[in-house]
Amino acid sequence: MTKVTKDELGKRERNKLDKRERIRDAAWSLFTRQGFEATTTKQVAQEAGVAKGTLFLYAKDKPDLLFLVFHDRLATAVDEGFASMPGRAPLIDQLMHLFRRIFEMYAEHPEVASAFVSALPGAEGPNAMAVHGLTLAFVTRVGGLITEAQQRGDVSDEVPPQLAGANIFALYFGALLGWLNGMASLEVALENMLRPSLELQIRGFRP
Amino acid sequence: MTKVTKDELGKRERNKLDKRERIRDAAWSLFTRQGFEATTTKQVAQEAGVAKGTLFLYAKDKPDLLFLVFHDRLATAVDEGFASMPGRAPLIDQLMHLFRRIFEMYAEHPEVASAFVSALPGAEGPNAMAVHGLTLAFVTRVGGLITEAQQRGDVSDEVPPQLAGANIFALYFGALLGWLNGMASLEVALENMLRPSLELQIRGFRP
DNA sequence: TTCAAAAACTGACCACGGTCATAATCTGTC
DNA sequence: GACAGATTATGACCGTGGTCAGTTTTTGAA
Repeated sequence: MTKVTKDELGKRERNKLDKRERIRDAAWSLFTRQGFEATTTKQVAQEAGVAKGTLFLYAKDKPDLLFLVFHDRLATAVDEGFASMPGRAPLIDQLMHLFRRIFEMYAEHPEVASAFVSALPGAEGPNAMAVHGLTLAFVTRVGGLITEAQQRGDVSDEVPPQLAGANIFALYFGALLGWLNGMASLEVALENMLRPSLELQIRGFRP
Repeated sequence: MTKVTKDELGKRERNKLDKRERIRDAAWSLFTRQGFEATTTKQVAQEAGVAKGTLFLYAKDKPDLLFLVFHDRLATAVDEGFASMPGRAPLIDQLMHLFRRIFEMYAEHPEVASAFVSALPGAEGPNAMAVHGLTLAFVTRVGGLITEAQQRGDVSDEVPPQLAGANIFALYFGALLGWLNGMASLEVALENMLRPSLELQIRGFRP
């Protein structure tokens, strides 16, 4: 069984991937230039060089285009955040490092980010599912940080790592919503909202 | 300066209140019968006995109708929850009592509730603002519970009550989203998701 | 190469949410 | 009661998101 690389695919699969990319890039370009609401699906189709109906073969609806464009950006931010994370720093510093990287990604285009985050609850469609998968993996990885902290002796063994990961995610998501809708500055959101919130949660992790 | 009761109002104000109620009731009736998506604004207008344009004098857009119908229901659930709350019970029991009352309210019509909660982030319009006000008041009252627990000696004085209230709200909101979209049972959502989450947060409140 | 079945694409079409110029109604004043 | 000004109500109208019957492209088998 040989590894399948991009140019070994059949014409069908290659065309699909190409179109997917073109749609993603067209959507991103228009959303950042005009905003999400002001962009019509017709425009996205035109800029991507496909018919309007084709758009909805690659995204269930207009919000699903947001998930298409943010999936890779989010995945990259998360991966970079974990990759550059200090291994032996206190848990709060690790978390803040991670979330700072993610917040910075959103801060590049706050209006589009706000539309994305607001559309997340209850979203359906293939790209929404992909983002949901990212989220689950993320919560699991945060849970892994808790486990590591337990091995270091920084966190009590009584704390269930996955539950702790889920709580931390809920607090992060709350801070994210508050930030993007209230439009505070990045630093204020991180240091005055998210950090105290996480610190109060982590108090309960102490052995 | 006499207290202004309903029938002392001018004809204008009375008509406005009447229409508002008719719109609220028509929307609620249709949403519960057909679901939010399946209900058209035209139907709501007809059932309320107003023109379609009039609808949008009382709600900024279709989601804002959800906020119109849920505002009173939510306020009632919250008030009842606080009113019937055991005064000297442990904090976790007080919170669970409160949230149980709220979850039960949502459980009466889970589909409509799901649309409501999903529409909350980033919502605009007069009714959305009213619900937002409810939320702020709610967080403050939860903060008050923390203060009371501190006076009882159950919670450390180092815990900022308002921050604690905000954290608890974020965890509640996360559990609510997970419940309404994952469609677990009410009991599972309350006992297996929300309670452990709150308990893990409250660990950090101990003196 | 040929062909038939499957998969992907298309754009005319439609129902809906939301707007706005106009009409109707209310209010306080004389 | 009569009026002017202010507020509220109306529904024809419009642009949009989303659909789907019909068309084109790809595939693998013969």
